Amino acid sequence: MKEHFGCPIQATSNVIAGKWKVLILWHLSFASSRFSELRGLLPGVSEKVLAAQLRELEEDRLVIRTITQTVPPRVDYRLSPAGEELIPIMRKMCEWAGVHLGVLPNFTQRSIGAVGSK
Amino acid sequence: MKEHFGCPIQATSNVIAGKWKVLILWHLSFASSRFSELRGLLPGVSEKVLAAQLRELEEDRLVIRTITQTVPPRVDYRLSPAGEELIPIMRKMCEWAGVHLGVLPNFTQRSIGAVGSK
DNA sequence: CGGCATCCTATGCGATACTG
DNA sequence: CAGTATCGCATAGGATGCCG
Repeated sequence: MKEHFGCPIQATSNVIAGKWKVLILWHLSFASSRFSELRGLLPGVSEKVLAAQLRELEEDRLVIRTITQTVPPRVDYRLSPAGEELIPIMRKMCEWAGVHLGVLPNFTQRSIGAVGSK
Repeated sequence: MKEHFGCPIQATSNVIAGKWKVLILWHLSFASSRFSELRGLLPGVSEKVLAAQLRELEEDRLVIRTITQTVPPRVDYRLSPAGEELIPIMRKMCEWAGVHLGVLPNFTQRSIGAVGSK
């Protein structure tokens, strides 16, 4: 868990500050995913880092981890209510970047590898 | 300037990700300030780091730096239009933190007393 | 399949000293 | 007053290998 400094804006900024976290949250806003699915959606992430980011998101109560004890094991990640309420804010950030940073919002681009949405 | 990864949400997240940046933006949303005023508003920041954060905010076009060549020199920082449009988003982040992280929003608290959390 | 353990590098940040 | 220059540490993140 990150330090919050007593400032709520920093607190929110910190929980999404990891390199892959907003992408993870964004993908999970369309559909819950397994570990390997997320890895496929995030080209370039290592397993160690992906696991770490997911652990921190879980600690911060943004995502919920569901383990199914089978062989092979199955682990599903999905947004918590808190995580879902973050999505509208991320959408605002997306729009702001489009206007002020020249980075175009791309809601259809489920990222580099598009997957069917629900 | 930070890397944007081609993702607009990350782009926005990155420009406010510095340790002191949201506090700087927050203070400047109330009044433009001189370098020494900001230093006084941010207890614990070193001059080097404050200067660096301000330089990055300037590069990202969130703040505008106005130099008055007098003796002693005077430098004023204020929000750009882009910076001002970020404030409503930061307010949303503030409210979200209050609900989901238990970090209370404090809009009147112009100098935010640091209370570490975890 | 979904992870840890280990090693490594890059860099953000802090402390201090100096300067135009 | 408003910065730079230098040093040093802590940590995030990447590469690789092993495991239940």
